Amino acid sequence: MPGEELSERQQAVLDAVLALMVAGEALTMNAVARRASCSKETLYKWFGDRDGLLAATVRWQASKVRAGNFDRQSMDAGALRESLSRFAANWLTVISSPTSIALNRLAISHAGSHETNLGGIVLANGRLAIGERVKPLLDAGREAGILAFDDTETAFRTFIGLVGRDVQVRLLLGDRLKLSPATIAADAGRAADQFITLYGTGRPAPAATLNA
Amino acid sequence: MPGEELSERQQAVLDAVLALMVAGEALTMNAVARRASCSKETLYKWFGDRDGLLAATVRWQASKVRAGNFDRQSMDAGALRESLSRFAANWLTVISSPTSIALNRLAISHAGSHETNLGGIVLANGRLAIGERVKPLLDAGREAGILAFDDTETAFRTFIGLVGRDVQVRLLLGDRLKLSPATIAADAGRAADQFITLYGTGRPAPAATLNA
DNA sequence: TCGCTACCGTACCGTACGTTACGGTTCTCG
DNA sequence: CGAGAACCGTAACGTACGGTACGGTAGCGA
Repeated sequence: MPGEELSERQQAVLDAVLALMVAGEALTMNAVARRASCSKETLYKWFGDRDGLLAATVRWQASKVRAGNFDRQSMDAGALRESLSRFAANWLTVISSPTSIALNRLAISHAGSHETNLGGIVLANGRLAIGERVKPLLDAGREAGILAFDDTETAFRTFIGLVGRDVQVRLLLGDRLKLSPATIAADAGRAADQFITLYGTGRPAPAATLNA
Repeated sequence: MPGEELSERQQAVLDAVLALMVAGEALTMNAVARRASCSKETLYKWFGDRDGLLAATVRWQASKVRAGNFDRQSMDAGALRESLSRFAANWLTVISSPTSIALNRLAISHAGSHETNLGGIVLANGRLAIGERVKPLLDAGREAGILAFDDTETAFRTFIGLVGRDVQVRLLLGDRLKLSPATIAADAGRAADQFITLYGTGRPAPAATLNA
């Protein structure tokens, strides 16, 4: 299963599954076949069974999200804040997207009961993947003397908390939370400032920015 | 439906549903009837249909969680930190409990599709309820000159983020996250210290405490 | 004791859906 | 052009499960 290449047609089928998920419609094999204009026999031939189809869909979406690492450019306080803010805004945009919400709902509803652990895939490609990209940034900040912390993981988790707060859970539970680009940008900047206040070695950001 | 009193027997039935949820077994009407030693006919008579049963279960669990408000005692910096830390530890204990995880998974899997909004009930009794208890504490701290912020809601959400980080989502996705009482106590204290560093008016907590 | 109510246990019904089977069409390759 | 593969559309099968019906029993008031 892993390492398999997906043909264009197969990718189109998985996109159809994603479309169904986002639309909130039931993920039956009939619905997928109809939406993708393919036969059920083909679905079973390509993906084995329903769980295989859903797992392939989750992996397919995960493979599409890969986005830019930070460029280890000049590491001063301003660049650090900018990079943190950009990561935060990017992550907030992702977790508030209908696709991410639908995918996480699916993975959570399968967690525990099913043996095909969609939750593990989502965790590996969401939470862990962003960690692997942010932690080098934090380490670079520490090496540059801008940040001070003992454990990178702990610092990263604090950052995640400041950025996301309870947004993801509320969205998953159906809370009508409006995250406009402006709101996201403001929250990202606030989180970056708060993080630097907690872990920075220089003077903290002005209070006016914090208490907005 | 709301305002109805539950008989002892009915409460026992709902506890049986909770037991099934926590055990990860399927929530079929047959399974509930068997576990609760009652007839399906009775289930339908009492709760209308399956959604009514699940909604009653969520409400029943929510009614059991109500826990102590803070006592507006002497409001100095130490007492504030202690109260914040206690709230944080309490909340972490709740969201990491098997019952809470199972309940949130159920509510999330129903969000969007079903019209019986379990997510709304969970939100109202979880996220919003703790907010209504913590915010007066924050306001008291501000009135006492210990804290400084413009918007209580924003400050509260920062606190929530510092306490929970991504713990809840990871647990919902099936991450094997071990939250021992010692870990919870440490995380609660760290979150309280960080919050006071961000929003306190006095000198920040020593760096050694922050970077643990 | 008679009737009534509430409830248990079980059998039953209808539907939804995962899965399989099959006929028909298009494409590829020799 | 002929054979086979790949695939579409649809029909069919089996089961799981929500919901209903019904017989049997215990308690209770008259």
